[in-house]
Amino acid sequence: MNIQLPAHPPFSLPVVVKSHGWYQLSPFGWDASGVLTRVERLSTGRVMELRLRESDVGVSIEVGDRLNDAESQEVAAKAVWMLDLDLDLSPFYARAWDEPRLAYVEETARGRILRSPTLFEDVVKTILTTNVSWSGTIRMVERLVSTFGDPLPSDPARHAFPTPERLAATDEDGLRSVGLGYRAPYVLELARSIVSGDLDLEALKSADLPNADLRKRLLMIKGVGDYAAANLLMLLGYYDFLPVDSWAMTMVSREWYDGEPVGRAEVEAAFERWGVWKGLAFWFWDWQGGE
DNA sequence: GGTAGACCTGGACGC
DNA sequence: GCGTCCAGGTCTACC
Repeated sequence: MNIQLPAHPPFSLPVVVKSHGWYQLSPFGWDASGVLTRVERLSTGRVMELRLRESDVGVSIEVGDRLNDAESQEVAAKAVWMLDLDLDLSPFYARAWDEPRLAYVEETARGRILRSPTLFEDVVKTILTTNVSWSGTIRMVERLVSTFGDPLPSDPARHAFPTPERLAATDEDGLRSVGLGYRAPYVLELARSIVSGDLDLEALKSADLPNADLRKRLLMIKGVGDYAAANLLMLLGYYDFLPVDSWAMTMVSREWYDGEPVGRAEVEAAFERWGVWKGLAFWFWDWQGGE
């Protein structure tokens, strides 16, 4: 069956998908024909493959199985969240027109950032990006998903992202065995705090909190520091904190400091004038000789 | 509040 | 083949 969803224009599925590296992490998949795939576990426990394509008005979701109304609504809600289909970036675009490095963003539909259906998945994946090369992140996520995720019935080699319940039921050694290293206790504690009810992570997606308070809540999660919190705030749609990592410092160094080493302060200063759009300006900056 | 050292792991690099 | 360094940081102890 197919589910059709509108998107606030301008919209481009490939642009959202490639907004950062998340599409390379299991259980996402992306093929050259322009289809974003994902093995997804619904709240009913059913596991299915979603195939998302760009359509005339937004996105078309192909699901191999028949879904009841509640399941269809769940799939639609997850897709809207993942692709931020309702997002109106016209205030950001209006400011970007005056900046040569960002003038391209509206015509190319830049601005949306691909996110996972749950904040739990995005927090785990963000923790797994820290202090490791990107290839290491890909490997850790793949092993975590294939070991603890529910299998897709039609292709048991593929799996959904593991639930907090499944990860909470394992132990530190189990998580270390899939290569998480010292991050294992962080992921375990996160999963267990969600299952115990001590942390309602998904509520933060719609929490009416000042940005600074939301950041404090994220920083309370073990394994989430300044970089990870800023990255998660970006995914949640708050752009006034910069995810300053070694890559950011390298790019700012090349752009404004002639390759001389710079720190967090210089990265912050470079984008300070963008105010609440700081994060998006940084994220979509057309870096000189960039990646 | 600022800083040094430890932390899993695996690829890159020099020898 | 082996040792060292470091990668899209964070935590803890200490000052």
